[in-house]
Amino acid sequence: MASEAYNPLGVEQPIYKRWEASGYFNPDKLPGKRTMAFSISMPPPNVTGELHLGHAVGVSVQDILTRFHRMLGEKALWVPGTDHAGIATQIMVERLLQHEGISRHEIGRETFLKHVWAWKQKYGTRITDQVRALGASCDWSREHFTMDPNLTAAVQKAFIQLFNEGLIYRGERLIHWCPRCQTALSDLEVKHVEEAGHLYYITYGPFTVATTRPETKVGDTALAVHPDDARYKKYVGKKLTVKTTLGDRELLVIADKLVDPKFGTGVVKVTPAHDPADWDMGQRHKLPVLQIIGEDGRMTKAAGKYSGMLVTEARDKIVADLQAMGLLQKIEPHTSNTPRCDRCNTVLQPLLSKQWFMTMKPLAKPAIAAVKSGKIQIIPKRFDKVYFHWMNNIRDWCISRQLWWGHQIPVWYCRNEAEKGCAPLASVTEPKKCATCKGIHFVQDQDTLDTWFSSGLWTFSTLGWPKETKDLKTYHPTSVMETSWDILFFWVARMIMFSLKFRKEVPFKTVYIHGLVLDKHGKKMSKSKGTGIDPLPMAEKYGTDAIRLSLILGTTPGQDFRLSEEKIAGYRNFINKLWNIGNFVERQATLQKSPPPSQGGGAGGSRTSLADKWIAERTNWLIADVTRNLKTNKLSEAGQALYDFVWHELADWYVEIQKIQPNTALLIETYETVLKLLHPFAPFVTEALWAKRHGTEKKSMLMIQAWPKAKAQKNSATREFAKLQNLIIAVRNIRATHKVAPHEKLKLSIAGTATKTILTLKPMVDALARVDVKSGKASRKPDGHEASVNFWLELPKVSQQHVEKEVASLQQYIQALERKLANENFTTNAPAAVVEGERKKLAEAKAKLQQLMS
RNA sequence: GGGCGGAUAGCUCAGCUGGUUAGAGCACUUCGUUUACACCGAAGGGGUCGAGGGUUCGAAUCCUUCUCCGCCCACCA
Repeated sequence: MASEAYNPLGVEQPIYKRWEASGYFNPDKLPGKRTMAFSISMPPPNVTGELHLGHAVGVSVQDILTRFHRMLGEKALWVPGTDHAGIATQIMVERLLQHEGISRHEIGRETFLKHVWAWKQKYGTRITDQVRALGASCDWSREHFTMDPNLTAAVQKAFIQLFNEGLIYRGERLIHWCPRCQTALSDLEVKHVEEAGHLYYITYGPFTVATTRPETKVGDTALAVHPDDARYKKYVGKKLTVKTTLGDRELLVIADKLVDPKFGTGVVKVTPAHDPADWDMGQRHKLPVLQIIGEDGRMTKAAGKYSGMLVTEARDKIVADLQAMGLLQKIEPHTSNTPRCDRCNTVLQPLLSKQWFMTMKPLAKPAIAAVKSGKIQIIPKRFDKVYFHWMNNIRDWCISRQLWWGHQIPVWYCRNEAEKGCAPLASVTEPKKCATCKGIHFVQDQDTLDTWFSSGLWTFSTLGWPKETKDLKTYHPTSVMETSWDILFFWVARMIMFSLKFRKEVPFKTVYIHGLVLDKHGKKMSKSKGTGIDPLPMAEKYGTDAIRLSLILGTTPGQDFRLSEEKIAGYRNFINKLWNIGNFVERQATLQKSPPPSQGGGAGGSRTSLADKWIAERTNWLIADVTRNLKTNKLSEAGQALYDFVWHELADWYVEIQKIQPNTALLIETYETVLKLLHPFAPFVTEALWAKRHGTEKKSMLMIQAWPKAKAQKNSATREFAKLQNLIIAVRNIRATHKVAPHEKLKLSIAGTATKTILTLKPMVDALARVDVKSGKASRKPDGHEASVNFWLELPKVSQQHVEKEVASLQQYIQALERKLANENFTTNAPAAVVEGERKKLAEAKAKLQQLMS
């Protein structure tokens, strides 16, 4: 009777419910005495939409590790949560409202935030449901959201401390400004995109200046040359009057090493308000700053007749004006890096703005040391270099955002600030009295913090900080941080700095970096581009276990990989294989309980054969291998070993042997060990199969079973058994090439040192190779030699006839080819490649014939 | 401009600190329904491990140069 294939639908959800109801996701409720703690902080997914396969990789890795350590008998804690994701979420909600023709400015901050909270409610749940569907065994009783009251308290505490220590300061600087998002951004939120543009050569008094942004010309306050440039030395320090499209203007000529004499003409126009490099020069030479582009991306009043125009419009107009005035010499094509908003892709404007910054160098120093000393280990190691490079060149972090969605900056300004220059105060609530003017009226800073500020506290804020909770003591530093390399700086680096600052300890001991899941074309999956794949439909089709295996097996940490549906289907097949082994085992178990007469007394035969010793050795080896690899975070190799064992040893050999020489007790033992070892990888199917053996009682669930232990052993049976396997394979090979009917039993004679071993398993060899094996040499030379044994097969007459037939047809084929090649017409006129091909065919045919004749 | 990664069977990729005939899955060829499984079984074909040079008894693995892809960082107007 045929068994049904494994159908994950309807199996997975009830199992997840059982796990969750058991309370075992919470380490406090795990049975047994547990001393060692193992903890993972889940990188909180943004509440901006849906989970994609990239998240699924992370969840799979973390779940494998958590389940493994739980079964090892540790207090395994995996803390889940979601991230408010400031700017990303605000954009989504703005777009949503835009469809209804509403702008956030119309409805005001309070109402807008209500909309965002509603969004968060909807998508936050959706995402946690998706995490559940992936089988994540995280402790939902400890779930957090970055804007929960206690996490907000942590943010405020951290900010105020840094503020009071002088590490957070307010400054007017050139920052990246997104005209669409209407906010400042940090350096990391800028993507430099190489774009084709033009290089404009403009007459500037006695000079010619090359620029890519002629529109900033009206904001120029100086001209710069290299100090050693002989061509221009005489002008340095002089004020020149130059003709511009806004009339004559006086510009100072400065000398600065930043100028590359080889680029363009070696003269640079300096626009301190709208170019980072020019800003630095402006600071060095105390140049006036003329802001000619506003926060809305349009030209300001200072831009005279261009005021109100978009930057691109102003560029065209100024170029036209320059041309009309005869000041434009030439335009060359030129590619340069355009800064664009990481979130909305709008072209950014470098802008002078008053923002809050965090001093990073003092925080970076211990963070560098932590990785250098090995207190934090990054997997793969090569990311150390990237980390160090960024940390060593770290710049101050612009942490204020002109957004509504996020943690409002806990800074208060005295009403008299403008008149009396009162210093701002950092406080959760409105301060009682101004330190400078003793005034009592304050207004809170309207800006919010960069979303990564709160994420930076994540490992300890979710465990209760700033309170010294028991969780914090037990589970911090966490064991592993699992993430992808694209947020190494955004997040991982900042967590390390914050944890060392506020906790004086590292936030995690290991950073496990997974690769990005790429689409079919090898491109990064992206939610905003719509190339993200929703794992759920895939999981419904193939099962969550198959998805998880396809994301882990055959991948390497830090290495991006493509995912195809075929790969998922392949692992679905594997899961089904396991399912069917389960069917077989259950059947054998039933037979053992009530052995049918035909089976004699041997149905559950307990005699230990070489095959039994072999599978026991292999299982023991597997336990050791999987355990070692999981402990060293080599998930792919652990999983691969399991895959190979289950399919190619347990199923292909041991299960087949059971049909001849059963040892049901050992079969069950092996099978159950496999279920345990495979459980972290494929939790659903293994739990379902386990339930068939042990019921659905909470206490007997697979997820809390003890991890198998390996014993020290010699692999003697494995080596002996290999001889037998090789013999069987060799015989099958000969049968196949001689086209012996599958059912036809052949006589097999063997001789050699392994003969004895093989004969002890005579019934097995007979059945698996379809032969009648006996010891004894034949007079002719052996048909083959395999691992210390010569063997002779007596091929039946039919197959001899078959060979004769084949020989005859081959001979005809060879004759035909030879005739063709003897034909001069063919060899001279046909393409050389074709002739060559025919020659090759002939050689092959001859070789085959020779093989058959011998 | 600096740095990183990839290049292994037709395709997608494993291959740990150098060690016997370089692996897997899919695809392909032939055969097959016997006490689980056709989401299956058996047997097989297919690779000068990107190219050159070097170290070594021995290199896919270590060193070096080069080529082609991909990525990250960076104030070249």
